[in-house]
Amino acid sequence: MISMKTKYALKALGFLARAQGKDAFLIAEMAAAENIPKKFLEAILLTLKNQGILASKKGPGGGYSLAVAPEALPIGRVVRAFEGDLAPVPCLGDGAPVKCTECEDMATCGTRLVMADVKTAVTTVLDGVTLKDMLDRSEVERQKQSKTIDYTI
Amino acid sequence: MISMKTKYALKALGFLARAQGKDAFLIAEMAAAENIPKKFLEAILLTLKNQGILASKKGPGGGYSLAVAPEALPIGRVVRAFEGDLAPVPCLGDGAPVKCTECEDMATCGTRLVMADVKTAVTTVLDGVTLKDMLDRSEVERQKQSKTIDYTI
DNA sequence: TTAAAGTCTATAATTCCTATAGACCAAATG
DNA sequence: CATTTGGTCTATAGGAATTATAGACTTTAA
Repeated sequence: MISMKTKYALKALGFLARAQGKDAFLIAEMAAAENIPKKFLEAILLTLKNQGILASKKGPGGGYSLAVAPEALPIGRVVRAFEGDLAPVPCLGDGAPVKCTECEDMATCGTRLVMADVKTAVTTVLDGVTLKDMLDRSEVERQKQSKTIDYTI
Repeated sequence: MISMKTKYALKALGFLARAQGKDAFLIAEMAAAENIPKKFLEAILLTLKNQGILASKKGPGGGYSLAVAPEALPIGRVVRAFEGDLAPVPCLGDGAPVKCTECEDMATCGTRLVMADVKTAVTTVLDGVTLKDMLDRSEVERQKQSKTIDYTI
């Protein structure tokens, strides 16, 4: 299960990507628009900024904006900002592999071998979809939905 | 990240699959052999039994045994026993879909669309590998390792 | 210089995970 | 049929992570 932080982050990024008019948006605006607890969103946006995904400007007229174009931002990058490397087991982490406490031999561990495939599968999906792709797919579903409604009225 | 329960479960199942001689093994035996806290393992084995993966016999000479052949037991079934359906978001659960609290429209939610692909990717891997497959792969790695050692000595 | 707006630290409330204790129940065997 | 072996169930404790809030601090534009 992904965390609230990740889900809120994706909502907030979607908001920014869709509203490409203004150059910066207030935390309060985004919180209100997407129904996210303001103080919680604050921390989330800060993380996204530290990851280089968002840019911010302080002071009057300031706010947050995308630092990366929606078509250049893989969803995997956003998810990793909050869920860490997408390792199902510690020994499959991206940096120096951390042996599980209960594991005798990392190299031959069956669980590890299988979970390595899981990790590959997950990252392949998440790194293959950009923020723009996600919004487009959402839009397609919305079209389908309204079309269905047109027919049924 | 998968839980200790899942990892311990896979270790215990591997132990039973490898030791196909006796008909039943004691919790205490398995706990000792695989270095798992006995009381904790107790709860794990009970879950596996309730899932129909293990069978048990009480009383003297009793113990646990596999209720499913290793080649007929997908790892996904074991993981699901402890991690639940492998839904990255509640709205992708196997039963009646539970709408996320923060979600406005499930049908068009971009996060949900992407996570559906993730779920498919994960389940495809986990349901495509049996306990036997896992042990075989582990054995292959062990062979590789000993071969390497032979050369270096 | 003052008000706007992001940044940082601390902390509360809740939930989940890991693990242990102990009472209880079922079955085999003499 | 009683005793002993061994699985079953309930409760619970400790700790870590998650979700969220409060408030002080810093930067910057006008």
